[in-house]
Amino acid sequence: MMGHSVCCHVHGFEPYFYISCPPGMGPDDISHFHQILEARMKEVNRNSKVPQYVRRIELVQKRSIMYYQQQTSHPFLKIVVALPTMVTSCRGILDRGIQVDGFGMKSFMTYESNVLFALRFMIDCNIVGGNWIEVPAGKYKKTAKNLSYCQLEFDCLYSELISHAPEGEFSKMAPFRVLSFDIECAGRKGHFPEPNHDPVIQVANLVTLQGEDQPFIRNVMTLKSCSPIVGVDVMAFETESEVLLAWRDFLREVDPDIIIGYNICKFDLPYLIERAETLGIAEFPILGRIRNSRVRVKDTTFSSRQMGTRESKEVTIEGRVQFDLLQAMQRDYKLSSYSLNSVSAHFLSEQKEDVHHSIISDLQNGNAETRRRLAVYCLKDAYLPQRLLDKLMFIYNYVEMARVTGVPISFLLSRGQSIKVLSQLLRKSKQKGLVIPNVKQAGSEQGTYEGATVLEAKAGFYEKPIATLDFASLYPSIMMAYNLCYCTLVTPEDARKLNLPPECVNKTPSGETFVKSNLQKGILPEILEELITARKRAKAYLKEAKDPLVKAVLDGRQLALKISANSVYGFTGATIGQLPCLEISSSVTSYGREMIEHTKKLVEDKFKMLGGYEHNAEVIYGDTDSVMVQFGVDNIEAAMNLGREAAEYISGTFIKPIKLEFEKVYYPYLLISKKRYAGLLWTKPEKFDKMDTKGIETVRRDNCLLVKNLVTECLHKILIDRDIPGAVQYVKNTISDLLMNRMDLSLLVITKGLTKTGDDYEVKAAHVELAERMRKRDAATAPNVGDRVPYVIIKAAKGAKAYEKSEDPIYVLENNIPIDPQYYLENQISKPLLRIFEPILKNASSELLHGSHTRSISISTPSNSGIMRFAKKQLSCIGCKALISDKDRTLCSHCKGREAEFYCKTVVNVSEQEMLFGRLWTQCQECQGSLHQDVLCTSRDCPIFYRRKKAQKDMAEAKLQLDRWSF
DNA sequence: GGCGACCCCTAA
DNA sequence: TCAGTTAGGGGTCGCC
Repeated sequence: MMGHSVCCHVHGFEPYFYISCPPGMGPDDISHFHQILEARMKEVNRNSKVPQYVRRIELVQKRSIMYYQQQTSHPFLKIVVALPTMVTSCRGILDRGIQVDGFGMKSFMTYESNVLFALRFMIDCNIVGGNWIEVPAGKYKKTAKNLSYCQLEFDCLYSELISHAPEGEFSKMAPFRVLSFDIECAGRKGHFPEPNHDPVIQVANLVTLQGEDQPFIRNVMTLKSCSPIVGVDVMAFETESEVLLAWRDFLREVDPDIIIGYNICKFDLPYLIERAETLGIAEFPILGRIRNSRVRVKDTTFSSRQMGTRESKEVTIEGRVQFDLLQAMQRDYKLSSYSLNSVSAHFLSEQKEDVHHSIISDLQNGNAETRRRLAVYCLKDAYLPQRLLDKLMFIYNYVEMARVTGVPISFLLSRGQSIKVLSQLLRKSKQKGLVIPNVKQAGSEQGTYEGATVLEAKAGFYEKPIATLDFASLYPSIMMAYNLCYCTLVTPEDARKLNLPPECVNKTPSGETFVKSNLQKGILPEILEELITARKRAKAYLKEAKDPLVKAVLDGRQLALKISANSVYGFTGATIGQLPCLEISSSVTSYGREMIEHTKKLVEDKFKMLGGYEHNAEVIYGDTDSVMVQFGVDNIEAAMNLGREAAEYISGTFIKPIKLEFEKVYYPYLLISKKRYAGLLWTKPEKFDKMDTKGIETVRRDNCLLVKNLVTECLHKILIDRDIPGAVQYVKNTISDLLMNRMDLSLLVITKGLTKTGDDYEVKAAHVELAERMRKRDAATAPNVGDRVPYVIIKAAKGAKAYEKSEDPIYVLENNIPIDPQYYLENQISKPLLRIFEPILKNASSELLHGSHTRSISISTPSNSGIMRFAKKQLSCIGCKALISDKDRTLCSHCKGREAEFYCKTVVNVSEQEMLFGRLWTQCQECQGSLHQDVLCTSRDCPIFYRRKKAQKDMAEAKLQLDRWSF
C-alpha cells in the first residue's frame, strides 16, 4: 500500500470454453475430434502463426445451468485454445457444425464461450474489480527487461496470485493518483475545432491523491506566452509539438491510475491523438503503462432501451482507467442538461463560464494576458470534474460496484447492466460445477411477457391520510421465496416425465414449474440472498463507522448491493441478452400480480366496520409493489397505526422472505391518474417530511421551467399552505406575465432527448427538426444522438406545426426572434394546471384560463415573417401606447400636457434598466472570477445569461425611448 | 374531430 | 459484438 504502480506479468492462464460431450465419446474419439477441430481452426485462423491452435481437450464433469436435472453431472469437453481471440473462431466452427467420424455432421452447443478473457481470468482467480492482490515473497521474479513504465515490474504464475476479499484491512481503497485534465483548441471562425486543422493551444492538469481534498499538482501548458497564475505552474511553449510532448512527458511522470475529465473520451483524448497524427508526432500517443504501446482510438456506439443510442469513442490506454465524468453523469443521473456548466451548478452550486468556441481563438491571438484568461478558464474545466468526482463519491461508488459484481471498473462505464449480473452468475456457477450455455439470439418477436399490475387509480383530492404499504424488494424476494432460477426450472416435458411430487415443486401463476430448494437450491436466490445480507451488514457497519472514508466505502457498497439485487430480474427478462429466461421473469411478475391483488383484497376485507373497525378501508391506488389505503381515519397517527397493523397482518400470509412494510402516509394526497400523484409525505406524526410528487410535470425533464415552477408552486400552495385562492391568483399572475411578454426566456426552454439518428425518425418532431436545422447552420455544434436538445417555440404563421416553430434559444436571443406566448399557454401550461385544479375547483377551466388576465395583449417585437413584413413600423405614444403619427414623436393628443411626468418616467426607466443590467453583468463577472474583464459567457443553461441578455435589450429599448424626447 | 402510430419520459 | 424489464400518461402528427 505504498502507492507504487505495479506491472505483473501473469503466466500460465489459458483461454478456454466448454461443449457438452456427445454420448458415447471415449478418449480415442476425443483425440480424433481434437485433430479435426485443429484442422478446421488452421483454415479459419490462417493469419495467426501458432504451433497449435487447440492446445488440449479435457473431459470434465459439469452440468448445464439450464433446467432442473436429477443427475448432478454430465461429461463436458473443456476446449483450451492458444489465444483469447480463438475462443470466438472455435465457437463459430462448432456452432456451424463439423464432421466427426462415427457421429456425423454435428453442431455443438458451446458453454461460456462469450466470456471476455480478462473477466475469465478474474473469475477463475477469484479476483474482483478494485480489490487487492498479493503475490507472496518468493513466488515472483523480477522482470529482466522492463516492458512497462511501472515503478515495480515482475513475473509470476497465475496460480500464485492471492486475491483478498475486500474486507477489513483490504476494504481500504488504494491511494490512486487521479489526473484531471482539459484541453483548449483554437477553432477557425464559425467552425468547431477539428484536429486535422486546428491546434491544441492549452492543456490544464490537476493531480490528486484519492482520499485527499486538495490537488498536489496544478499546472497548465500553453502555446505562446501566458501571464502567471497564483498557485499554478504555467508552462509556455513556442510550438504546438512542444505543448503536446510536454503533456505526454508530464503524464508519464505523474503515472496516474485514473484519468478523468469532462467528455474526455469523446473529445479531449481523441483530439490529442488525432492532432498528434496530423502534426506527425509519432512518439506522442504512448500514454499507457506498457512500454512503446500506442493509444488506439475506435468509434463505438452503445445502445440500450435504458439509455438510448449513444455514440462515443473507445480509447485504449493500458494500465489507466479513464473515468469520463460526462458518461458517469449520464448513466447515474437524469438531468435536463449535461453540460459541465449545468451539472456543476446543480451539484456544486458553482457556475462556470461557457465561452463559445469562436471566442477562444481571439483570446489565443491576443497577448499573454488574454491567454492567461483562457488558461484560468481551462483550469476551471479541469477542476470541476475533480470536484464532481469528490462530491458525488464516484470513486467509492464505482469501486464498490466493481467489488460487489466482480467486473473491472472500466466495464461500469463502457458496458451495460447485464455484464454485472453475468459476472456474478459465472462466479457462482463455477463454485457449483455448473456451466452457462451460449444461447443463440432467438427471434426478436417472441420475447414479450406480462409485467406488473397497476391498480385502477381512484383519482381525486384526498383530505384524509392515505397509508402506503410496500413490499420490500419485491422481485428479489419473490425469486428467493419460490426458488426461481435457471437450474430449478422444470421443462413441461420433464414435469410429465419426472413425476415430481407436488410438495417438491412450485407451480407459478404463469404456469411454470420450479423445484423447491430441498431438491435443488437456485443460484439466483443464493446470489440475491448474499447481496441482501451483505447489504444489511454494510448498513450495520455504516451505522458504527466514524471515519468518513470508511463511511463512504460502506455507503457506496450498500448502494451497489441494492442496485445489483434489483437488476437480477431484469437480466432474466432481457431477450436480447446473455441468458434470457422468460419463464423466470414472467413467473416473477405473475407472483407479483397475485400478491398485489391479494393485498388489496385482504386490506378491504379485514379493515371494515363489520370487522370492528371504525371505517371501511379503501384501496385507492397501487402500482407493482405498493398499495395506497384510505383507512377512513382523520388523523395521521391513527392511519399510521392501522398501516402498521395491516402490514404485519398481511406479511404473515406470505412465504419468507416476502414482507409487506408500512413506511409512510400521504396527507393530503392528490391522485391524478396511474403513475401520477402528489402529496405531503409523513413518516412520523409530528411533521411532514416533504412534498412528494410522482410522474407529474415537476419531475419530468421535458417540461420547461415555466411549467415546472408553476406546477410546483401551485402544489405548494394547495398542499402545504392549503391556500387555493392563493394558488389561483398565482396562476393568473403567471399567465398575465407570460402574455405580457415578461417571461424570462430561460423559463421557456423545453428540452428533449435525441434518441436516434435523424433519418430513423418516422414522424416530424420539434426537437428533431431543430437539430436538423442546426446541423445545417453549424454541423459541429449541432446536437448528436444521445444529446438533449433545448428549444423554444417561436411565433409563426397561424396553423404552423410545432416542429416548424422550434428554435435554438441562443439563436432566438441573438436574432431577437419573438416567442409564441399563446403556444406556451395552450400547449404547455393549461392541461397540467387543469389536471391539478379540476379535482379541487369547480369551473377550473373558466376560472384559470379565461379570465381578464388572459386578455393582456403583448407588445412583442413584430415578426419578420408573414404579413408583418409589409407593415410599416409606427410609433406609439410613450404614455398610453396608442399609435401616433411621426410628427407627434412622443405623446398622443390625450397625453399631451403631461410631458414632465412621462419624461421623468422614461428617465427613471432607463436608470432602472441600467441598474438591473449592471447587477447581472457583475454577477457574471463574479462567476468568471474577474471584475475587470468583459463577460464572454454564453451558457444555454444559465438563467442569469438569459436575464442579462434580456436586460441588455430592455436597456437599449429604454434608451431609444429617451432619445425620442431630445430634439 | 376522432383515432392510431410514434415519441418521450417516468413508476416501479 | 453489444444492448436490464413492462406499464402507462401525455404530446404531436397525419390520416380518415
